[in-house]
Amino acid sequence: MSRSSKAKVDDLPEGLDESMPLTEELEGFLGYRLRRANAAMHRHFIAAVADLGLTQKQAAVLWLINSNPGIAQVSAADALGMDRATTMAIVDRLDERGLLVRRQSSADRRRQELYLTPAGQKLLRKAKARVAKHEERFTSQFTASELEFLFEALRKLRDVT
Amino acid sequence: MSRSSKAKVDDLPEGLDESMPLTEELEGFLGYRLRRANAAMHRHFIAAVADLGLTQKQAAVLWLINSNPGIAQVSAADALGMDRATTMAIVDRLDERGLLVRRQSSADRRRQELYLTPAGQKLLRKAKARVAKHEERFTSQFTASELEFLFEALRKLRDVT
DNA sequence: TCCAATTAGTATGCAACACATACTATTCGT
DNA sequence: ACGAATAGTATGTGTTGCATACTAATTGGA
Repeated sequence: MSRSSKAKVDDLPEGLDESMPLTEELEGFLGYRLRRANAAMHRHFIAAVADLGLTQKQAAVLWLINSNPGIAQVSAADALGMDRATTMAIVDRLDERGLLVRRQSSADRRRQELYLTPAGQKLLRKAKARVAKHEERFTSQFTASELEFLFEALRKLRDVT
Repeated sequence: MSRSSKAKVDDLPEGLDESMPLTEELEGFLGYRLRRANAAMHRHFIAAVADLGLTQKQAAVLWLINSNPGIAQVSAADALGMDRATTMAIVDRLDERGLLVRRQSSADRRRQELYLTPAGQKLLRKAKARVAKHEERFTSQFTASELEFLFEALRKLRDVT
């Protein structure tokens, strides 16, 4: 017996059922579950691309520019659901690292067209391999039809007004 | 006609199908959809409790302490999937606002037992009403069985190793 | 055609989190 | 009894989100 004099096992002072999870109430909330699931996947993502030094957002921006070369910052912001200021910060960082370039649009001189540099394309190619494995790890928890429902459910949640 | 000389409608320089969403590739990723859904629900949560000045995490900590009076910081951190340093910052903030108190545990003097103050209990009571409406807005998108599957799916994602 | 409203980018500042590291006090395990 | 582990704390860095404000450019309507 290692405990000195008390039989208490944890830090619940009085008569609480310690077999009951501490978060029992919170588990009943969709928002809580969504946050925990997202946090887990986010952590795993960061770990998966740790050697590339990319965050989810940064990777998403590279991905978006690669699919839409010349996209303007504001279009990227809208597409990814971010505001202009946040997008600026992310694009600045990627710009400093030489992963993309800004080029003033000739059609609308307010706009900066975004393009990946060769370095950016190379990094993205590496990221794609890591992300594929990362995704597989999570999507493999489900059948194809379950996944289809899950995707649609998440889209619905995003679009709630 | 307001456009000067070009027929271009957006910022896609050459022959891209503009009916195709810019994020088409990204939409194929579970992590991306999860992040967007979580961001939407997070924003809605913040708006729902804006007058109470609470974040999701802060509300979760209050909730957890209310359900488990005397819980130690480290237990709260574990339960909510946060590290000690982050938990410290959150508890500090709630402490400064007079919503909770720390009390040194007599059983283990390393531990600080956390308790809600009357002010904390009152605030939490208000928050509960707001959160109930907030949750309803999102859960009402689904049937009971769909919701059951969704909850379980999110739990699976959280527990992926 | 001219002017007000809007838009894109930028700059600055603040708050919240996550995480790393390091240190002290305390308790645990052998 | 003593080394290992634990809880709390302090400090610092990086990322993100958002508000505000400003400039330059474009648009739309009178």
